Amino acid sequence: MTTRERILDETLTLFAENGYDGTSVEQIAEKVGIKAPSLYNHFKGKEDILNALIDMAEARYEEFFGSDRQIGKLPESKEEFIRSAIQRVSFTMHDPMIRKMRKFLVREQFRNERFAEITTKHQLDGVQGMYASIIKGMMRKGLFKEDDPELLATEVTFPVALWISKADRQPQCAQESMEKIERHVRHFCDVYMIR
Amino acid sequence: MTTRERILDETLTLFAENGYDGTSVEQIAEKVGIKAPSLYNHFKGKEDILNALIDMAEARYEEFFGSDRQIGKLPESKEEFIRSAIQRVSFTMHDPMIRKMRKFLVREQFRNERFAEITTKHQLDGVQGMYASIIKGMMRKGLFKEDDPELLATEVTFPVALWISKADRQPQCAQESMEKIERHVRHFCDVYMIR
DNA sequence: TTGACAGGCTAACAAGCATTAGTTATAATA
DNA sequence: TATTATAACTAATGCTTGTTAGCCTGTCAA
Repeated sequence: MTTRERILDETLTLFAENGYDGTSVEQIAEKVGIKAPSLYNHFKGKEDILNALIDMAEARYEEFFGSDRQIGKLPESKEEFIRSAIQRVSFTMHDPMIRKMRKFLVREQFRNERFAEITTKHQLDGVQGMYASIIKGMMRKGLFKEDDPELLATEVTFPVALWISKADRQPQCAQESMEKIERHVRHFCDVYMIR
Repeated sequence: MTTRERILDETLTLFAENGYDGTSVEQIAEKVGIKAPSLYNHFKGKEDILNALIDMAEARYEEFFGSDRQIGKLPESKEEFIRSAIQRVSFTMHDPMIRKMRKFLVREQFRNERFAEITTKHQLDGVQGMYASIIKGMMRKGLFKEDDPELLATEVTFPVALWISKADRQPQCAQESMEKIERHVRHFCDVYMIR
């Protein structure tokens, strides 16, 4: 791991925890194990680090949800759909890197239009588009009732996103959120899947 | 409007726009039309203003969603339910005071446990509890199919909350969000209401 | 061996910050 | 009328911040 990468990593942690304005370059340097002025060998300034991070966030989005989405194979039953969904949620909710990214984006979403856009992609569009594909595929196989896949995708993913954001700010609710999410997904399947 | 109230008002605007750490006492004073040290005749310090604001947010929550909720009279048909819901959403989305409060809370939600709690109440629990009551009442009247009112309330309110948060950070999407919300609410009624 | 350069360091600075002390003027109260 | 309280002001302080200048050391190519 290069110094530049370590700077980005530690900065993400700090920005997620205290925000951009609540973090000093000195704090960043200390976490990396160097002195503040040495940062300027790798970045033009504090804002340059911020921009590198938002570039990272955008790249990460493209990687996960870009052109041909990483759907894997389509679930072939209700139980399989539920299992894969829950597993995805659990991963997203607990993975440290993704968590930091989420908190970072939520904190800085109002900074400018680019931040706003990428936050929306991460929080709404990404998973929504992914589940629209999945549901459309499963409709073709006769597993879902005929309906608008885009709409159904929002119905299932948006409440999940909101529970995750709650768990982000109140970690003691994480388990409770997971249970609510599971109930929600089951209910969704009961209503919209066949049989 | 007393000076104290004007300070709180202008500070909320600034905190919503630039966050606590991104706002200086001098900026606040200038907006109010006084010099920075004069603020200290009304508050002990910057953090004291912040705490007064979060007190306001809590009071506002109690007022709107406290003990006996302000439901008004129950809708007596599908169209009435939709109309009242849309009207409520439109108001919440565009009212300047409520908007500022929302942005302020979203920005500062990670500051400490109290902020986190109040943010959850504003964003999730408030409307969810309100709609749970409404739906329960309408179930009793035979307007909704038998189901768990709490669960249905989340199904209808959570996606709305997420679209509103999108409109907050990307105001150019406000109208599009409203349309999505209306479609969502109609779909919800089609699925869960009788007839 | 020499030269260049990458990447760390110390010292320093100018600007911005929240806050305090002390002063003054206005308005209410005795 | 005299007194007191309120709420504005100016001046100043001490701290933190992001950033720059200049120096030193190790590594590698010429």
